[in-house]
Amino acid sequence: MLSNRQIADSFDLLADLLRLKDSAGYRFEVIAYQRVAEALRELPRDVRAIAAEGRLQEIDGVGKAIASKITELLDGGTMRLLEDLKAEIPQGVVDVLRVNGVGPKKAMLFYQQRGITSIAALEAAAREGKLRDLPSMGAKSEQKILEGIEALARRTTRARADVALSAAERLLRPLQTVQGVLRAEIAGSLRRGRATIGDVDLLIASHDAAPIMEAFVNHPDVVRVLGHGETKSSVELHNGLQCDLRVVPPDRFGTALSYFTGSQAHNIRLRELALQRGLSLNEWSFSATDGSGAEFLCATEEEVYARLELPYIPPELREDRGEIEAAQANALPTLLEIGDIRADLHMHTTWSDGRLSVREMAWQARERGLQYIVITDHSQSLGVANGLSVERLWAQREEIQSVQAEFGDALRIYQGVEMEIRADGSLDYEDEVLAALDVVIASLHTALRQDRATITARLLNAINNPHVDIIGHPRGQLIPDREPADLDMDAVFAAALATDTVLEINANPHRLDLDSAHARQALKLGIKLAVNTDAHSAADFDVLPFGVRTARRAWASPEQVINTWSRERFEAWRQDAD
DNA sequence: GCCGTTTTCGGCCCGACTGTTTTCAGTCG
Repeated sequence: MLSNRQIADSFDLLADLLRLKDSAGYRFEVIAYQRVAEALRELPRDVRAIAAEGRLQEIDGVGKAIASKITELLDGGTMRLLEDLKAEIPQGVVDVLRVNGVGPKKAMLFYQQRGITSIAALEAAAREGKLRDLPSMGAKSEQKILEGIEALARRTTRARADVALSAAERLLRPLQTVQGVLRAEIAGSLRRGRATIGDVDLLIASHDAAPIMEAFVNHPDVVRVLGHGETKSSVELHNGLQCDLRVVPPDRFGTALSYFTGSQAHNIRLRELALQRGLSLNEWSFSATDGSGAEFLCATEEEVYARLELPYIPPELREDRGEIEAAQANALPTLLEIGDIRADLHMHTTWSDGRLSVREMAWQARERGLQYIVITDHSQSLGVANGLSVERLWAQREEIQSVQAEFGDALRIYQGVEMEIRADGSLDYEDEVLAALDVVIASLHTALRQDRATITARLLNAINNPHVDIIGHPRGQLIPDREPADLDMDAVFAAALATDTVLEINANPHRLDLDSAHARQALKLGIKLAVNTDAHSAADFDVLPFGVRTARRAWASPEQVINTWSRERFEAWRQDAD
């Protein structure tokens, strides 16, 4: 059975093959296929289920033709058009497109003139100087191709958000001290709060770009300069990350930041709105399309949106997933903010695999302004993490009570547990033990590769237990190494809604689970979320912003996230749940 | 291919940088 991702891959391949066949002739089809591939990857529901309901065309960018291609794929595992194109153009030619600087024109040129059908063959040809005599090629282009192939080995998949963030901060720090720098911001998908980052985008306001560009391309983290222009430079870092910098005058910073933050789909929508108003929008300004030469500069993003008669749209929403329409209707959500978070409901101590004692964790929480916390060490069957036997659980309770006495009203400390959902689907403590705890988080840590029916039933069993309050990191993904478990999320959501079970957004950048797309779907259905750090150390408390950004991408308002609630409200909810 | 406060046909965002070119095509974001 094909997954959403596999179907998305098929459409991307289809787009690439059409690009190779005739890059100009099929350009709109290519865009349509790429759009739908992206939509499918972000889809919070199984495309199989949507197809079964006959609602494929409700997916953004899916019309009659693409719906029938999806059906073809689901029914037969293949698609006629794709098979025909694969017979026409060798797969290896598509691989060649992955080399930076090689597009469809060059890939086909190399294929037709030199018979190149793999990256290895391309490398050999470039080394032997067999490409330089081709039209519009030269020795320099050959060299660039070799560098591009070399970079391919360094380039991994997309970077985790925390990795990209620290790279961005390291790059920005010395640039901020260059004479004439007025503002320096991180833009791109990092600013939009995505869980993984393709490349790091930086934007600086200054009247004098040259010295900033110079400092940028000479930064010690840079291993290769990909481009070095007057207003834009691109570099590759030692860890394979690509980073782009643009420098603009301060009075144009708003249009530039908007453009550079994206997403591309959001930008296109903004530009279309501008055209409807007789304006052309680019990173420099709005300009009148009536030939009058009138130009409007924006120093801030608020001015950009205002000219389009829209309220400010927060970066996390800028994906063309309904935010433009919501803005037009003045119906943007009031998004969760970091300051709304009053509690952390998931953390570990030295009782299991945490680094700090209950007392030390409590201090850390208080220092960060939290009003209440739940200590949730691992349960007995998770031996590798020193999970708690029932006996130790009660011993821990005494310690929590004594620490609670020290803190008084300054911080309320609840005793919870992160309970294993065992491989056979059973829970790790008897019901009477669970009933005695303040909060029960149930999580999957083992046997994550079970088939869909088995692992879904396992999770449903936990959700349906009346003592289980929260499901921790529901899908079990690890970024970038481990795919989510094969869960029937429709069924998980239905059960969570029916039992008032909260789903976690685990804020650790290795997890960010639920992801924003599923979290949004959960919220739409009326399910509540908790944004937790799962802290195992003092430093782990600092992952909270990643979780908050993920929640914002899910359009979460503070009301929908239970750890924004007052202690009284939280306690009332907890007692209802028992 | 999709899609609709201009529309069911005829549009579909916009610019920077590079290399190989004497004015631009290809690639990228």
